[in-house]
Amino acid sequence: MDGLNKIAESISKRRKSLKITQNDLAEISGVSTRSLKDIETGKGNPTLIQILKIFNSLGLKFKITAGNDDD
Amino acid sequence: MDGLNKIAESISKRRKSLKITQNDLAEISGVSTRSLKDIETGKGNPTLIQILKIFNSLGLKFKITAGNDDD
DNA sequence: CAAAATAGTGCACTATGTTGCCCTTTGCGT
DNA sequence: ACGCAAAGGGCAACATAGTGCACTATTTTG
Repeated sequence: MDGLNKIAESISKRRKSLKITQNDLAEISGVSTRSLKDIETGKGNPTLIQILKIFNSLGLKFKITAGNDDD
Repeated sequence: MDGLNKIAESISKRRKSLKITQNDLAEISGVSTRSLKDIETGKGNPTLIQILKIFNSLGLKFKITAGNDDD
């Protein structure tokens, strides 16, 4: 699973677990439904801000780690 | 710290800890130095693929978590 | 099964991200 | 201080992400 699909799946699963539709999420996040559809199906190459808007709306967080554990 | 700066800083710190220059990283990752400069300074709105290329090159990983712990 | 709701897609257009070129600034080593 | 390497920034051309609309497909509900 590449990073794009990982994110796509996280969003889709989380949205469903919150029992809201793509249209709901679109309104809440400020991302168009059209773009949201592409993102959830792992298509295209969304910008970071789109992803962050959606993550914030869904209460998703991401954590960055290096091979070792600095920082 | 917003998500953009969080990513910017992670990349910059990690690159320096590997003792490589922006030009080095640009060549390795396939992202132009020009874009890399913007990304490391937290400017603009990079695409996910740009970020993933850089993360892969630097050995950075990200993990997504929800408020609760499903999935 | 039929209807309604939700999800996915094609297309055209607009907005903006990506890059190369070139110059300025900063930091480092001698 | 000087010279060089690395980092940062302005700009224009090009590439592509974002969006609305209309439509199809799929899932859910009665």
